[in-house]
Amino acid sequence: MVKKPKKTRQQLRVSRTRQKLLDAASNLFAEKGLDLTTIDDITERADVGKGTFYYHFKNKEGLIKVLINNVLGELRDAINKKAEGITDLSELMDTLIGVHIEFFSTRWEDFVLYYQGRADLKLKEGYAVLEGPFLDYLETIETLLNSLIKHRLPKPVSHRIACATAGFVSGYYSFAVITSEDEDVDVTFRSLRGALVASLTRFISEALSQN
Amino acid sequence: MVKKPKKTRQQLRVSRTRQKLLDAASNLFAEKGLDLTTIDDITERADVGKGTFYYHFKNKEGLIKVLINNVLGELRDAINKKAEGITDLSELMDTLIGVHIEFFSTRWEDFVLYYQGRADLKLKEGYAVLEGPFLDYLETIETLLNSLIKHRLPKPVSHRIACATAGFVSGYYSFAVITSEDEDVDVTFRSLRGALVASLTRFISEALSQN
DNA sequence: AAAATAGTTGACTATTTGGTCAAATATGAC
DNA sequence: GTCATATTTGACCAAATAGTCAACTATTTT
Repeated sequence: MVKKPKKTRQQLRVSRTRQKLLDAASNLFAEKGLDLTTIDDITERADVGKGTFYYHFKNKEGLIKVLINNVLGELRDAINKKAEGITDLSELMDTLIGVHIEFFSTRWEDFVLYYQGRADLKLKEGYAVLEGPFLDYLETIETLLNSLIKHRLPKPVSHRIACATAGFVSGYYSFAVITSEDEDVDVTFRSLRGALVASLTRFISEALSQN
Repeated sequence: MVKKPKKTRQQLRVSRTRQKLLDAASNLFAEKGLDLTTIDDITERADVGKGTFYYHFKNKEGLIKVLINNVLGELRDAINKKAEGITDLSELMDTLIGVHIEFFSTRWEDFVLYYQGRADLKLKEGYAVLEGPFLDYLETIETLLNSLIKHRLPKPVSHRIACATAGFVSGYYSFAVITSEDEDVDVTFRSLRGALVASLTRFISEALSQN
């Protein structure tokens, strides 16, 4: 959590208003999705005038950009922090998966944003603003992988491994939640985690031997 | 492909019109997403009057229901066909994954629909009509699993395995496509497939031994 | 070919939505 | 306190949208 203590009263007020808008939007996105949430929805729930929204953000996409950057930024930080000093490939994969689970297990809205953001990436006319943060996030994983592999992996391969890691975690997590209680997901995940790690590690080894 | 040869001229005309609407919608959904596609968009691309849409479907959700039922129905059929007669667990997992890849590799629009539909399932106010078909689809996978396991798996466990299978496939597939060319995805997937199968098989074995 | 039926059309209405802006309010500087 | 500046407000506008419907066309029935 990054909390800069604002000095003046005005700065406090403005950052409170801004945060109210971000929180309201985040909740609404988890309820109705990015597209079906309107500016009016957001300002009404945040309990501010409509004009205020446009004082703080250019439009809905601008607000989404801020949210996605916050979430993926925090996720990147969490990954880097937990992965520091790891030298074993298996351990790294396990850590990566663990961080994702921990991170999202208490932040449902953020997971929805993450998942919906990814869904959007596949559209020809999606929110253009999402692509950058997601690529940065994938690059974080790539960098970690490369840092502990002697023979540098070809760029496309490390890219794919990063994709696979992120994709598997969210893929399973997302499907699981529609069929079981939230707390249950974590338990299930633990028993699958070892298998996942083995699978990804094997994939990387094969990729290495092929190059 | 289910093609019932319609008799009369009128029946031909009406099914052609209906198909034009379904195709137009399917393409638009892949371009702009379910939510941002309007009825006007659909009728314009299908080159039919607006009233025609409402003659064939109750509203957008009605059309989505038809599309999702078609896709998941075909996918279920493909799964059942390919999995027939398989008695080995590993082989079943490999087949399941293979069917998904084959199925979606030539049908980009359908994959977007599948993926977006899943994304929607996580919303509190999504398209209610999606849940049924997706649960049926998961149940198909569950049934196959149970049919070749001696000691019946507890319901929640087989549910999770079905989720994991579907989630992993789409999770990886979806993330991969934003970073590489379409054809490339299949190649990458092949090299990951063995690892995936091993991972899921191991997960099932562990689940069995725990119960 | 006349009548009945099935299917199609696009102008129309009511509503919703994104975005603007002049006025109002709160805050900080003096 | 007074003034300048920063923030907030909600009425307002133009555009977009879902859904309706009476008129129209194609097809089948008689």
